[in-house]
Amino acid sequence: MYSLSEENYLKAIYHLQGETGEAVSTNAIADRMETKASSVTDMIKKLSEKTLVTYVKYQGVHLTEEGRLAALKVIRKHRLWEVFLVEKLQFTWDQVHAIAEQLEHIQSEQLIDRLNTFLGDPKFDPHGDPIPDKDGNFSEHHNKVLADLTDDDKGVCVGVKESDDQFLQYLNRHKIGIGSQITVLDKEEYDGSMLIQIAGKELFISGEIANNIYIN
Amino acid sequence: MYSLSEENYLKAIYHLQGETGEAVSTNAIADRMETKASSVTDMIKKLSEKTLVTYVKYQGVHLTEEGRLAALKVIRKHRLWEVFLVEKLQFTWDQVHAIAEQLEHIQSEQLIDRLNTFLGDPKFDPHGDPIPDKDGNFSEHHNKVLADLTDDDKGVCVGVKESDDQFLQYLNRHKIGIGSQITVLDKEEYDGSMLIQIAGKELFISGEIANNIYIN
DNA sequence: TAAGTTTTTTAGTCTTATCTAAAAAATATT
DNA sequence: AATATTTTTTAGATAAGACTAAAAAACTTA
Repeated sequence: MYSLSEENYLKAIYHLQGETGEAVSTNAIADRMETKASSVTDMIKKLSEKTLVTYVKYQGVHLTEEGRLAALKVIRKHRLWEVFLVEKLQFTWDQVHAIAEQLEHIQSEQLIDRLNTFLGDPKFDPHGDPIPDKDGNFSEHHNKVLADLTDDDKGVCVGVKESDDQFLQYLNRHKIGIGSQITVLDKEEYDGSMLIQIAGKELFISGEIANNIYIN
Repeated sequence: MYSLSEENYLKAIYHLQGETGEAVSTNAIADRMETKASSVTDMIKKLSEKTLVTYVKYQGVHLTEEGRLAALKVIRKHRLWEVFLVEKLQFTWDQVHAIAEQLEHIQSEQLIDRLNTFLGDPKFDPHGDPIPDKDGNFSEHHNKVLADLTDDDKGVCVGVKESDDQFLQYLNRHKIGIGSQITVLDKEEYDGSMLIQIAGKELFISGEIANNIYIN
């Protein structure tokens, strides 16, 4: 199949290109992967020869359908392993990313099929991100965030928009996780900050945080 | 830690050096790893600089204690993952080796600790090979084989000496697995071949096969 | 022990994926 | 529009790990 490095580039490009499929710049890829632009150019040429991306010099890259599906396979593996780590091995949601970054490169269709079955064919990972199925289709992503609620509204946390460790650890400390019931007590319309009720306690959060928590 | 390639060399040397810790030749390593002797020489020098092996030109290598422990860590991971694949994902014992070869290189102490707990701290892998603990200690290996039994003796299969796919698939076809009750009906002393009772049926096996099945 | 064979090492090359430094193209600024 | 700045690409180098071919050392065997 594809090399570890190729898979990582495909994944990065997938995440950067967004819903709309805009062109992804060399520098954007270099930043995300913590590598140099010249390395990115090299790899892009390689991916382009393998018809995983379309590439016009100085104009960035787009994933081809083949490339998109390859990226989704890696993402599927990553998210299934995250479910495994949290549900079966009792890791917390801020601990699983680094390990899943390794596990996502294990090559075996059968392994992933069986892991999927073992986990009960889950639709979302521990951060609430949707898990693509074998063919690269996935349930629609959540779109309502805590910031959309107003005074006295209630919601259940179903995921997070950003999932860097700092943020997840903050949520852990305040007992916010998937399934948590949240009530908005007092929202400050000026900056979106709000006082909420969570796990029996009151907590004041910034608008930025409220915007990163998906709610249903 | 160590690179994937280094880990594979350490594992190969460990398996080749046997109980006694004899010197392992360059060619033996090359054969086992399906690579060229010149590549082995290169890697040996590298491992030697890292004090994982002792090496004298033209005289083969020995693992140092540090190297032995590093090899055992990889073997521990390999065997724990094999247990996972068989017990949790319903793979058969001939299917797990190739996948475990990949999984054994995942780096995370915590992952292995938790996997070990999740699996109930198993002492043997699906082929009956002992699983080293965190510190590299393991239960004594089985030593009685089916070939040691004689007419009317009974035993339970607890492992296999060789575990190549062909052999394991042969055992699968004849419903021989760990825990199988075996009775020797008629042993031919000349070549060690024997007629046995297994899974309610009679089966004739060669002395070579009888010598590869561990019994308790 | 001298010749022949096998094993092991050396020397040099290749591939993958990086990097730095410099050149080229695109974009922004006055 | 000309100049300055940023982005991207090219050119050349490096490191890991493998390879081939040839040299060197170690062993067989007569």
